[in-house]
Amino acid sequence: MILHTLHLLGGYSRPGQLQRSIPGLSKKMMTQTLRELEGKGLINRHIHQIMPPNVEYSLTALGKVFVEPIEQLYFWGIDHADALEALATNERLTCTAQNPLEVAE
Amino acid sequence: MILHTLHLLGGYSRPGQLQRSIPGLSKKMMTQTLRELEGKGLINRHIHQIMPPNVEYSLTALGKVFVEPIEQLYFWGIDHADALEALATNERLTCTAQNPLEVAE
DNA sequence: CGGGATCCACTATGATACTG
DNA sequence: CAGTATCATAGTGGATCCCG
Repeated sequence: MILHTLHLLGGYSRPGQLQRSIPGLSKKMMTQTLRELEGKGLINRHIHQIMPPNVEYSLTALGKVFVEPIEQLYFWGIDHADALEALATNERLTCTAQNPLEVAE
Repeated sequence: MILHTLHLLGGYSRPGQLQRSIPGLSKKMMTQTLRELEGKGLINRHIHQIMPPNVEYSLTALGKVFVEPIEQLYFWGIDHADALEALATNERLTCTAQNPLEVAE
């Protein structure tokens, strides 16, 4: 979801905007995931200023490769919203957070 | 992975074969997942005999819809094996079980 | 063989408070 | 604002034993 959102926002974003774009995402999980993605080489972390903190995350070349199939999945979800609703019965497979098929802001 | 394997096996399979086809999968997780998929209407459960137990799971029409994007993901993984290996550093995002890109048997 | 039940160690994650 | 640290707790999944 973070990769997808980052991609939707043009390939880069600040943490605040990122978190506001994914409603159910807690600060802890976001930071943790950003660290993982950074560790994997999927995103870059740019520090512009220290005070006030001004950080920007951006997709790396490798990150853009991984965004491709994710975008296809999101597109598929849009095209098959009916199939997704057909699973509403059992909650265990569905995502509790709102899927950011469309990202605010 | 179960949907993918079920699809690779022709759309139906018995539990034993299914579990043997996905090495890291425990009996508990397999049964649990099969129950969820059945509850969602993605697979059917057919009991042929009680003694000895002879059960067969098969993809439903809805299940076949969900197999599509999964297959695309697997194909993507095959085409981009190099990108996947590039993440080997950090383990937290990688799957512990062996990915059944190719299913035995 | 298929699968249910139980126990238990481990993990994940939200909440909260704190730092610079 | 960006990020860390700590805690409490719910969830996860393997191991094991059992049944028909």
